[in-house]
Amino acid sequence: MKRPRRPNERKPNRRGSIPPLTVKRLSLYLRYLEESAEANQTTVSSRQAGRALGLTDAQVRKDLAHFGQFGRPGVGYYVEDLAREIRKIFGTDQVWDVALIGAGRLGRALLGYEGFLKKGFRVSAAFDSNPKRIGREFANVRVQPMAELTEAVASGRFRLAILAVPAEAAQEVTDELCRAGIRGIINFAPVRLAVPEDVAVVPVDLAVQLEQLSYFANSPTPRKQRRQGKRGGQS
Amino acid sequence: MKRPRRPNERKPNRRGSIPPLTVKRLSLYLRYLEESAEANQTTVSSRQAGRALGLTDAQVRKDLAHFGQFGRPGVGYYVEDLAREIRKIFGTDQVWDVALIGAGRLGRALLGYEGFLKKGFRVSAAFDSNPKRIGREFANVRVQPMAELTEAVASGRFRLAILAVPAEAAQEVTDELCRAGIRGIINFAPVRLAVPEDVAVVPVDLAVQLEQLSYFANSPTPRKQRRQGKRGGQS
DNA sequence: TAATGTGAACATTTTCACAGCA
DNA sequence: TGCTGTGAAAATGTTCACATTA
Repeated sequence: MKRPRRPNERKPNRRGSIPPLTVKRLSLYLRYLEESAEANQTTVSSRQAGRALGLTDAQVRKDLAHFGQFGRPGVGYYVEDLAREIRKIFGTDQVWDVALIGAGRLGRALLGYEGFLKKGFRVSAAFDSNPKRIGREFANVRVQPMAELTEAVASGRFRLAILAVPAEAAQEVTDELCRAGIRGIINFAPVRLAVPEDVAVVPVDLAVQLEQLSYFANSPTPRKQRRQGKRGGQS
Repeated sequence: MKRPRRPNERKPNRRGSIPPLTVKRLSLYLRYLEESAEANQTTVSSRQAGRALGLTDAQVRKDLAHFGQFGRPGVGYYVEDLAREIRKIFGTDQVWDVALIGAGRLGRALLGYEGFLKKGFRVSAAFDSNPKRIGREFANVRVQPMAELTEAVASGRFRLAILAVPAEAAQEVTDELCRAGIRGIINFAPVRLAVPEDVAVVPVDLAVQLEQLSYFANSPTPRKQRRQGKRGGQS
């Protein structure tokens, strides 16, 4: 028996019901705030932020309002304060250790990426099944055998993992990670991973990104027209 | 004077107005079809595809219906035919040359990624400003000086580019690419690129992906409840 | 019977527009 | 005056349910 529901009735805004698209933009806001801080700005308005990111000012305000009242009428948002708040929301106000699985070319490139540490992520362990890679060291991290993966994750040191293994191995490794208690996985393998409800997966399929690009680059400029529009859209 | 519009009146579905989210899923459909073909399936139903990808059958049908009537009632979709159609939509029914800008660790990893060629993209030229890298060869591609970039792109051989340079250099290189007539850019630099209307940009900020993951891994399982739900959500 | 394609209902997301604060 | 926070409207996206076809 279905409960009838009036057209626009809304559920009470339970904590945890943040719109997914808002969460995505939150990363952009943080990046913009970090740039602004670097430029010694102390406040930014929703309009400034929106302009820089290709969004409307209303959208910026509404997104931020989901998490609290951070702004001051007539002034804007205090750059440092808001950045701190957003980091707290992401849980990146502290540094997290991340495990890398798969030390192939892509994995090794990620190991050396300084951008992660600036954002609060330290890729501090690497695992691989290939004997030729085990024991070697990249960016000061020694590659360990897969056999040691379970214990490392189960110890609680790693809540997040970067999966950069071949497609064929991805699900198997994932099962292992989940059994060991991982909380989230960035998946570079071109496969949809099956995981339990309480494990988050963010897929990054590079070939898919190229396909998207090809589509938009081919279609005859169907991107949204804007008054005075000078810039192309950005997915 | 504003023309009044009734609440749910919809604009006629002009050609070119494909919902962006549909385009994103199209990549997933194609990947699923390729797997199905490999498993020697000749047809798939919207329900099978949906189940494998975490979507409803209705959504699969509606997405595909935007592009034509590919299915057969009582049968489903012919795997090979539909795959061919989708490739045509993406423009990947032929192989495109892609230029890589920035032959650092990440760039070199992408140079050697075989997944691209399977999808119809050949990363066949690389450019870098670092004299130590110029002239060296990775995955059979010789790194050229930046000075040669403009001519290579202007020749028309490259419509798409992968940008894997440091954030500071990204906009400058982008301007160069746009002047030379590039049509699309995958941007790995953590910066929003300003581009003319007719150039597409797909941003891939790896630190942002980790932030997203951190958010979802921290929040207390706010992912959508499903009857019999066994699998976690997947962004 | 098994499946598509599709209007209409439902749901989410974005934009508008304005009250109210500094 | 300049800007936020926010209801309400508009736009976009998803699911339902069913006529229709093989």
